[in-house]
Amino acid sequence: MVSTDATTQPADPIPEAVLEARERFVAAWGQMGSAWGISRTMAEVHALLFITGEALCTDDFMSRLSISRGNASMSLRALLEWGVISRTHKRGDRKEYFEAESDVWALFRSIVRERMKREVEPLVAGLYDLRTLTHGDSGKRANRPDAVTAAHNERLDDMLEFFATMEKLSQRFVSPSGRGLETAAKLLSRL
Amino acid sequence: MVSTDATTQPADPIPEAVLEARERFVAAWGQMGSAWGISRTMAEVHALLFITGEALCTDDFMSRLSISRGNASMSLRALLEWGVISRTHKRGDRKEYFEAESDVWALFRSIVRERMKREVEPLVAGLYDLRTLTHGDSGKRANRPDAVTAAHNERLDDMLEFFATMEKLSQRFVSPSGRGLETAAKLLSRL
DNA sequence: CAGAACTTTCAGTTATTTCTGAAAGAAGCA
DNA sequence: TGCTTCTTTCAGAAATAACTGAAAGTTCTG
Repeated sequence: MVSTDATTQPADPIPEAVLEARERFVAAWGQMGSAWGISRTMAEVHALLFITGEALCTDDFMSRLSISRGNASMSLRALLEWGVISRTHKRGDRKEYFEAESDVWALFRSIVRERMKREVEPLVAGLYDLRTLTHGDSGKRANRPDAVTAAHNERLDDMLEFFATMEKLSQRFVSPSGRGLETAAKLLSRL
Repeated sequence: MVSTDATTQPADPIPEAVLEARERFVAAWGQMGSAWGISRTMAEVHALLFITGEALCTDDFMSRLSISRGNASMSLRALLEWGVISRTHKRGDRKEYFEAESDVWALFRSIVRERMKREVEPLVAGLYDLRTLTHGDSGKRANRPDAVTAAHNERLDDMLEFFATMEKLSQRFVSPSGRGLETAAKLLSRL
């Protein structure tokens, strides 16, 4: 390694236009992330790694995004847990480097899979519990089928059916071995 | 109207189990909302309206969710803008009442449509702008096609292609007249 | 094993988002 | 028009989420 600097020194000089474009990509992706419940910084870290296209180390993120070491570390860990980046090493360098998944469809699959697992599954489990509260025989006490309870149950069941379909879809197309999502999407969008 | 009370008094007494279930549904939906970048309260307002199944007025939300009038008003407006609830009136009552879209698939379509419009479209527009920064002839100055720029452009274009497909899909299935989403989803999930 | 290089953790701080409440604005009514 | 009822707005307060930086932890290396 030639560089004794803290941060990665690319061999080639990066054209000004590309640097500018990267910057703006990072900002745009960060904004998108925050609209979807992801911290802006975490999204920016991902964006930088994705658009740069090469492995970067913690110090790169710190200097390029002006964030603290702690923040960089936590954001990177979270991204690893989402499965959208991975660790690498450079020979003769003890630092850890990180690389982004470069296949956009694979990225999308990871995000969907993870969100289903973290947010939808627990919700569905909760709704099932709820169901037992009002489905049992307690709902028809005193021989009355109870219109209020019946209507409540129907709304709940509609919701559950919707999510059941979504979970099936996601397992079918987005799961670990989930091939075919891209194909299916393109077919469908073609009419 | 019999009731002189501030809040709506339902004709039928609501079974204890249903009240409990509603409460928990509201909490679960609120949590889900906040994971997806929607304020918890706004999601709770929607949840309450959806699961209750009848028209409610501002004071109902205030008392049932323990929120201020201002908060109720703003949350309701936001939900109207999302197109997932609508205004109603009760004869002889000057208050405004609100009703939730009760078809879960229509609800889902509204959410997707609105998110595409608010978040994805602006992002895509931004990415197109970015494209002009590095696609022009500036990228191949000095006769060199410039590997860095080319790789950058490829990543950007992959991203754009992905979003283009998504937008087509959403127009196809989720747009105003978007019928067929439910059917398509069920077909696909059935294998 | 001691020290250097690097990473993680977390208590405290800062930034952002969300909420409140009171005042201003409509809209119906007599 | 003036009164009443209801709705909206928004500056400031409160709650929540995100970030920092230094200390503790880990891993490699000689």
